[in-house]
Amino acid sequence: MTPSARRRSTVHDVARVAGVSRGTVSRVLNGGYVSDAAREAIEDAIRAVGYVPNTAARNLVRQRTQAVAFIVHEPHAVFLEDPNIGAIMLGTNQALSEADYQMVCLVVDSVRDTERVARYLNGGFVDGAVIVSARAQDPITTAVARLRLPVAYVGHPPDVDAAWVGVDNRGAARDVTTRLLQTGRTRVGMIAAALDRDSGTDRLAGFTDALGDRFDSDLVEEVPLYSYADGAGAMARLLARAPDLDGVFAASDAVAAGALWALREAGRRVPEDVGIVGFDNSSWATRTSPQLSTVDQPAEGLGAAAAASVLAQLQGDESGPDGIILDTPVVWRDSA
Amino acid sequence: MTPSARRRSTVHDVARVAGVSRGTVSRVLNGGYVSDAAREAIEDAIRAVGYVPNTAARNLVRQRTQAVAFIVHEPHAVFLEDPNIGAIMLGTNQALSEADYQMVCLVVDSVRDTERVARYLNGGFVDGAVIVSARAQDPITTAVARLRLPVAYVGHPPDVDAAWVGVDNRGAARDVTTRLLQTGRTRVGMIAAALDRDSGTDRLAGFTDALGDRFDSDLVEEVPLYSYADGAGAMARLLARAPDLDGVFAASDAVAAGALWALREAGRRVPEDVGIVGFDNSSWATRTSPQLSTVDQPAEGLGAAAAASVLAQLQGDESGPDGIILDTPVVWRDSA
DNA sequence: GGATTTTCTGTGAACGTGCACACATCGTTG
DNA sequence: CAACGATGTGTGCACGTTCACAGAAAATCC
Repeated sequence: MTPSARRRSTVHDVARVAGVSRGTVSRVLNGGYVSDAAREAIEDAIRAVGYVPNTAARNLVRQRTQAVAFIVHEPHAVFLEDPNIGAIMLGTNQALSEADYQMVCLVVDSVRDTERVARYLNGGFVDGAVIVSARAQDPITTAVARLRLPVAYVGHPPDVDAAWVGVDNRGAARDVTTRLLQTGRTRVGMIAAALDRDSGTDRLAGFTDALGDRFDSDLVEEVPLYSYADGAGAMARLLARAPDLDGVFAASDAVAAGALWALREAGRRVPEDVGIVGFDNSSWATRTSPQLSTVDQPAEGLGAAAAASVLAQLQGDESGPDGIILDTPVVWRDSA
Repeated sequence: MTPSARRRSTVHDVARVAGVSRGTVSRVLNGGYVSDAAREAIEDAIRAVGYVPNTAARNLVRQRTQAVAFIVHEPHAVFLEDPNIGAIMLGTNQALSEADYQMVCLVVDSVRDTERVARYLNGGFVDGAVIVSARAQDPITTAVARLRLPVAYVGHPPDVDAAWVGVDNRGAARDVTTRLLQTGRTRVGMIAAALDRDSGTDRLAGFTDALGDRFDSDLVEEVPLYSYADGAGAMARLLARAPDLDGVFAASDAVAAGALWALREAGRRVPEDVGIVGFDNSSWATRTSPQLSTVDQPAEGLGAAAAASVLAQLQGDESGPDGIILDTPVVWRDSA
């Protein structure tokens, strides 16, 4: 009953107890010819000594870890607010899980983190990576490229050529804006956000497409983040500048929720006075009143597709397409 | 210019190029006596061959990984909705980052995940773990205990004795309910949630404490999750059962936000007709109108404290207290 | 009944690193 | 000048596993 067991037990211990050699123990674990008698003795011995394989040693010789990194590189506030990231992560986790891979999520929140994560990737802890919202000149991107680590980006790829999955932000933005116009709105504005990223610029471009020659730059307000607070502030400024506004396309549901609050503060009724549409179909969309009309961005699907791409590369399948675009149906609810 | 480099370069390559032995290369990396000439030659060689230490090999011999797991075990919906988890995670990440440890987040979303994560921990990928919302009979808890892995739980500890950090849920619930009563409310109810967990039961106990002999079990509605949807449903049922209700303590801000929606649907004004308080002081609290009075749960602080505890254990410091309780000031806003 | 295949097992060599040890060279000291 | 400490370097072993190989025993075939 002495619970000593200072040292972890190894294959050697199992072999000694079972009265066989290391090789045979390895074979019962990894497959190969082994007699029933030996197998039974070894399985008993494994239980007896409480043996668990040391994965570091296994990885060292196998040159793979059965783990894939999920790297998220977002400013503090967005990470906490944006339910999309969590959904993408769960999608990735589930897809990897089914292939018996371990997802390892790494958060980059400072320059220090960036360098440490790059080191981590270099260190051979993972076989591949799914990267959300990468920056182009990132040490992480560099490390990934140099190591030729199988990778899939969620969102537009940076300069390096690599697999990626995304949605047609521009087309979806055009569609949803068009439907807003078709309901009779004549003064339609936009709250554009995150213009330092392709998703931000593409959504703005889609809005511009839809308006055509009716486009009025006075009706566009730009903010840095896909956040509730930025949405609320932008809406207030937009109303001050264009009181006759009767429609708004918000670059994300969080932004739309903030805008909704600002509209109510200003005494406007939604959708009677002003129609508003969002983007993402995140949990925000059904939590506001009225509920948001929005673009359904299949966040979990994005995560799963990225994982599938990495897994395919790990299988040595180079044939897959570089870019995968998922569908984004418009969900029509009450806000417009 | 041939970008071949099929194989990763090792210390041997560096040593060969620099014209020294492996040992000397190891010394310039890990410290020790080495001449200026040799150091310079080796540093040049490292750059020339693009050498990066193989961490798996290093871990194998050093028996540590400089990484700590952050394990989150939550049902799908809560994970996406609850900003607390993200905040705890960022707190942990920051504290570990400062000590040059890599945080590795593992998500448990299915039984399959549970077993794989237990294997991962067994495999020696990490030196310790911070665990959020563990279940008592969990294979993960078992694995952690058997491995004697340095660990800190966020929230009440399970049966095993181990370090943990948390808040005084009962005391805070009592405080916030008391202040609700002091503003003249006479029919105060509660939406209790997550009674399968200590945080859930403790908050209910605090509420009961505060009411004393004024407690009326008709005014308590129980729901499974700390979620917006559960809050909205519970509020509707509570109103149907007790139309004269004039105060509500919701077990979390998300629940309170849902309840707020249901109150508005029912035509009640907040705080005039009904006062409501939440718990967490998460981003929900400032996003509703009116903004929520609530208990400030220092989520990032919890994550940081848990990380600090694990780091202390890694330093061999066994003296730290088993349980750490952080302060939870009441934040008074407009909803009550 | 010998040749061949199938089944089973043990041994040695990796994987890439860190560390203890031995050894060599210097300058200093008594 | 012998003895010593400080500085610099190379070699062997260990970490715990997998895998290739060789060889033994059993089963199958012509």
